[in-house]
Amino acid sequence: MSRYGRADWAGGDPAHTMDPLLVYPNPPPPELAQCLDLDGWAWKSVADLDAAMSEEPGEGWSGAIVVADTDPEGAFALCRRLRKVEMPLQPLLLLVSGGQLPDLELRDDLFDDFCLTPIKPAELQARIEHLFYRTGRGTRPELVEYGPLALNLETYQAAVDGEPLDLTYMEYELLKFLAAHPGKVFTRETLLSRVWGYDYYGGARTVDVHIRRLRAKLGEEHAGLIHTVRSVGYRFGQSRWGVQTPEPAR
Amino acid sequence: MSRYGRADWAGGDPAHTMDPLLVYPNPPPPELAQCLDLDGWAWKSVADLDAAMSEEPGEGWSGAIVVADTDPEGAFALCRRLRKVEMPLQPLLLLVSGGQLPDLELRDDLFDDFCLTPIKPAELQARIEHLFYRTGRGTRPELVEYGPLALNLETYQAAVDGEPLDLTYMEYELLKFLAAHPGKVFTRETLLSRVWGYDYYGGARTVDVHIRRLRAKLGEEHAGLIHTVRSVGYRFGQSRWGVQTPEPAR
DNA sequence: TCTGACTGTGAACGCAATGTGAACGACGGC
DNA sequence: GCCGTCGTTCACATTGCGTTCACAGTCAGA
Repeated sequence: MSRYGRADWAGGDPAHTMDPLLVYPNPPPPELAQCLDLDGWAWKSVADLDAAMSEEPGEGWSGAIVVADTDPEGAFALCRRLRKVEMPLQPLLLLVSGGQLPDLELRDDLFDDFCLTPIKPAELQARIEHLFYRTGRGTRPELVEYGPLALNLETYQAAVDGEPLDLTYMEYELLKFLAAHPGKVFTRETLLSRVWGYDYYGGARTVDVHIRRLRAKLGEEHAGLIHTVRSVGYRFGQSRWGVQTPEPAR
Repeated sequence: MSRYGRADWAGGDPAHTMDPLLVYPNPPPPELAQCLDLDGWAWKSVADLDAAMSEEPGEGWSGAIVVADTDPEGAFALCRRLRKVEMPLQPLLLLVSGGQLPDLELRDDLFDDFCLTPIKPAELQARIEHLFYRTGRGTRPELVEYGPLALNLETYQAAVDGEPLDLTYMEYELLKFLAAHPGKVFTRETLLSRVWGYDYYGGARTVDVHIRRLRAKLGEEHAGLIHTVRSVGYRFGQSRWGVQTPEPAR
């Protein structure tokens, strides 16, 4: 059985949600696991190529991290297989000890980048990040996600259930703010100051109108993502208490 | 006056007889110089961009190593200039201290690889070696393509649907930058600093005019490649979700 | 059930952001 | 010196959309 890194957690940093990274070996060194978790990467460790094939997620691995300093032979064998033409897994980051450097086949296309052990968390994160940028598998797009809703902060686009939403600037900003703080209730005044700007002076009803338009564009099915808290303000998503208000058929 | 590292020696590793590497600053840290010499790299250190231009060897620099931990500002400024469109120097290796990692613009195309200081000779050599391998074959895109659009970076030519486009310099640079980052939204200010130059000072409406001319030259059929994101800026190409919004007659 | 406070809704106004055409000035070639 | 090219700027037209308002609907408490 393989180990899972956290892919998401309630209220957590939503920017890192993506397909998991393949990690070898299984289990990986604790420092590596901890490091990946801290940075919010989704990952899944495998023991060998078969496991890598059988447990491959639907969208494919988003990359691989192979630790080579404990079991060099197994690691390099895996790299070669992963890089086989029929399955050119990218990007691939190799973790090696300094003593292994002379033996590395640098001129072979076995990996995209390497990182020396012992791991320095900041370096590892930087290498993964830069690797994703370079290999063009998109820099891991900065997303705000909640359930069926996804906001791409780089392209200024939004989608529910994969269907793109055509939002205006203020609608996008408002939804982004709400979705980034799911479960929390905001008064109209707070929203005005946080979304419109601290120096904004205008009627509080403006918020209502934007909420209404958001609900309309989210569609009947998902309009309920935005709750009205009477006499207080608005809340996005479920309450923090997770109280399953049994869907008060509204 | 710049310093020269050894360029070659009788019977040396043939892989190393090549145009020199550009090294910054001048003089470089002794460890770096020693390291490069020991590995037999030809190199030449320069004090600034002017020196880099004027002392550029006939065949051009074969790569660059920029030390950023002593004079970060100068180093990054040099990187930006070296990477400037008219002179995309590759490969570029950045030497940084661990403390600088958080500030690195990893998602920027400022460098190809980085190496932490203090230098470990074996690691440095491995990185240079691997870098040359990587950039030497394939990875280097001399073409920027997106859908029907193709930009030839070497001949400064552009084409849509095979039909050549007659673009001016700024139009070409702007289109190239946008097409190199498809889907991403850029503000006018960002475009001015990234395309026109970090030190450019001028009206933001200049961008609008160039966008308009680009759209005109792309032709009615492909003008839609450049999207206006109101209150934000411009975006080239479809979103990351690639959702084919079939031009929602707006 | 009545009442007042609060919120949803549709439409209209007006400004700001963008598109558009044209002119200016710098620069280089002939 | 003349002319063409090109980057920049300006004035004006146009459109998008943020804001506001009036009114209708809804909820809570007496």
